[in-house]
Order: sequence, then structure tokens, then C-alpha cells
Amino acid sequence: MARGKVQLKRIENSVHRQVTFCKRRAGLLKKAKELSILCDAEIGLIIFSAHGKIYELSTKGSMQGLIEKYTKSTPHCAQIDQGAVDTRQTQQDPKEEINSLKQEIEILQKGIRYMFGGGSGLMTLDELLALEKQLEIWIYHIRSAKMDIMFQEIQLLKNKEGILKATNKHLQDKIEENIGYTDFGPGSISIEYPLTIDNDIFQF
Amino acid sequence: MARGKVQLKRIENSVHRQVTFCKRRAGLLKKAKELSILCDAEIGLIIFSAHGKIYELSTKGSMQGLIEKYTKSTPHCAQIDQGAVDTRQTQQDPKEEINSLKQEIEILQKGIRYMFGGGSGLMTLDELLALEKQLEIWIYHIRSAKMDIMFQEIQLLKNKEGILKATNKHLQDKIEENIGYTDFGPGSISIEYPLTIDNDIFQF
DNA sequence: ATCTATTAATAACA
DNA sequence: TTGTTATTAATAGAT
Repeated sequence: MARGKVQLKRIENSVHRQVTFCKRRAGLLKKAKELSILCDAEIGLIIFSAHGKIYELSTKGSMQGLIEKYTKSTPHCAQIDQGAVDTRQTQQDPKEEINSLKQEIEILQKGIRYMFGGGSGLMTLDELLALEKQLEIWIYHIRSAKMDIMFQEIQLLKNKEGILKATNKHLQDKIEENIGYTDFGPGSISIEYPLTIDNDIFQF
Repeated sequence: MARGKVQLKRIENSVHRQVTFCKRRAGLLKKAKELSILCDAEIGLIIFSAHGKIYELSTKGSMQGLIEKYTKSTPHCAQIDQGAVDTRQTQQDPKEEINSLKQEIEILQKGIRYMFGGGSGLMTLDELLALEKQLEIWIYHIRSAKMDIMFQEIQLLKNKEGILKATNKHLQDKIEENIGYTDFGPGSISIEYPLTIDNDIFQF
């Protein structure tokens, strides 16, 4: 794609080959990242240079996780739905963050294996302690998320209650007005206030 | 690269996203092949679509071979025992079991994504409840595994204690014997019993 | 799928 | 390796 068409065969000039490898490798990694972001795909890319040097990319989790997913999916074709995107921007300190995430993932993966394997003595005491801690943090987050959702629902109900109360008031006023005009006499069709459902159980 | 610049973020329109995925996937695979041929590199590329469908390419040999080469070359990764997954026998109804396992996995995956995504409202209340329950079961297993390990250690220590006590007794007997022969007189080099480390803190 | 106006990638060169 | 530039290749939007 530049000053001259390219033949689809090994570049014999080693300098040209090295330069092209460098540039196209960068291009390929970029394209893979773009595809992952644009289309919400999970991609793993491993490149061994002719001299054995490794270049890799794995969008979303670690390469290990992706490989596991791949090896699991390939023999049985058990497809697992991957809906949501990783919403972090992950650009604080790439290397450090990647390492800590890999560690975190590894503990969780080992934990999952442990669980699914029926707990057959695969983990050390330290690893179990780390996993337990991680899970407690996790449960804490889940509980606070649950609270958030419930609180939102309560707010919604309270709003509804307010609207219903106002509506009732309005209707009652109208009825009273009608009573005034038609002179049915007081109390004949009066409606008890309030008509709203009592949801005090949600009050904190 | 065409009628309009593209923003580097998830394409929200699902039709556009699907079309773009199709086209760019083809482009990426082509580029990977070209790089491999032009520069004599070995490349593995795995693409999971958002819906879990797999597309792959491996130049030179199988993907399995490439993955093995990769895992061997990467010192970071503690290799994962592929054999130990799900040792439950429970061959009641394969299809049903597979489905329930898939569901379980899906909740866990969603949970992991939820955690790693910072808890940005991706799960429903029901899903959070299910995940919480799962995690509690998990923690329960971990705690009992911890207890098992600690108990084993205690047994080990007790055994050691027994051996040490016996050894001490034996040594003391010998010394007393020597005293009898050499007639140093009683108590001159007597050794206090016991010499073992007290580990009563481990007694239940 | 196919077409085509544009953008993006990159081969050659420095 | 990195940067520049002339070209080719990829592809977004339309059909």
C-alpha cells in the first residue's frame, strides 16, 4: 500500500523484511484493538517473529483466560455468551495494571477450578486466604449494588405515591365540587383518604 | 477508511456493528496472513464475536501447537490443569446438567465482568441475588478447605510432638543409664521433661 | 453482496 | 528505530 505493489511472498531482503515486520506488526495489533473496541469482540493475537521473539495482544482478560476459553470452546463447541464490555479505560500504568489484573484473574480462575473440581486440595492455604478475601470484597460490592437497586425502586414507589396522592386529592376536590352543585348532601359519596398503597415497609 | 472518519468506540447501531465486524474481521485475518508470509512470522489469532462465535487463524501448524509454544515461552503463567475441571459424576441428564452449568458459568462470568467493570449497573437484582448466593456457597467451601488444611497441619504437629516426646524419653533413659554406670550421683545432669515445643494452642 | 468516495496503512526513502 | 511522502489497500456508507 505504498510506492509500489507488494508481492505476497517472503521478502528476501532481510532489512526490508525487518522494517516491514515492525510496521505491519504495529498495524496488525492496532487493527485487532480497533476491531475489539468497535465490535465488542474478544481477541487474542500472538506473533512469533522469525527469530522467536513474542509479541502479543489480548483484549479483555488475560491471554491465559482467552486460551482457556478457546480450548474449552473448541472441542465441545460450548459457546458462552459474552455480552458486556469491559468499561475500564485501563491506561494508568499499563504494565503494572496488567500484572495486577493477571494475578487477580489467576486467583479467580484457580478458585473457579477449585470450586468446579469439588475442592480436591489444589490450592495452598495462602491462596485460599487471598481468594476468600477477594470473594468477601466481591460480596460487599454485590450487596451495595443490591442496595442501590432497591433504593432506586423505593424512590420510584415514593414518586408514584406522591402522584397518586395528588391525583386522589384532585379527584376528591372535584367530587366535593360536584356535591356542591348537585347538593347530594354531605358525606353521601365521600371517599376515604388515602387511596394509596402503604409502603412504609420501605422507610429507613 | 472510507466515507467518514470512524470513532474508536463501540458502534452502538447493531446492524452497523455486525457489518463492520464482518468486514474488519476479514481484513484482520488477511493482514495476519500477509505478515506471516512476508516476514516469515508465526501468528495465532483468535476472535470471539460479541455473541461468542469463534474465528481463528494459525499460520504454520495448529493453534494447539502455537498455544503450547506460547505457554512454554511465557514464564509468567502458572499452567492450568485442564484435567481437573468438573469432577462431579452426576450423569443424571447430560443436557440438563450442561444447561445448568452453562447458566452457572454465565452468572459467574457476568459477575466477573460486573466486578471488573466497576459495578456499573449491568446486572439485574435477581442476578445479583443468584451471584451472592453462589459466592456464599463458594466461601463456605473455601472455609472448610482452609479448616481441612489447618487440621492436617495440626495432626502433623501432633505426630511430630509424639515422636519428639518418645525420643526425649529414650534419651533421658540412656542418660539415666549412663549415670548408673558412671555414678555421677542423682540430678547432676538430669534434663527437664519435656523438651518438646508446647503446641496446646492447636488443641480444640 | 457490491460499489465507490474517502480514510488509513505502508513501501521506499532518509 | 522513527519520520515523511507517494501510493496502494481497506473500508464506511450507500445501493
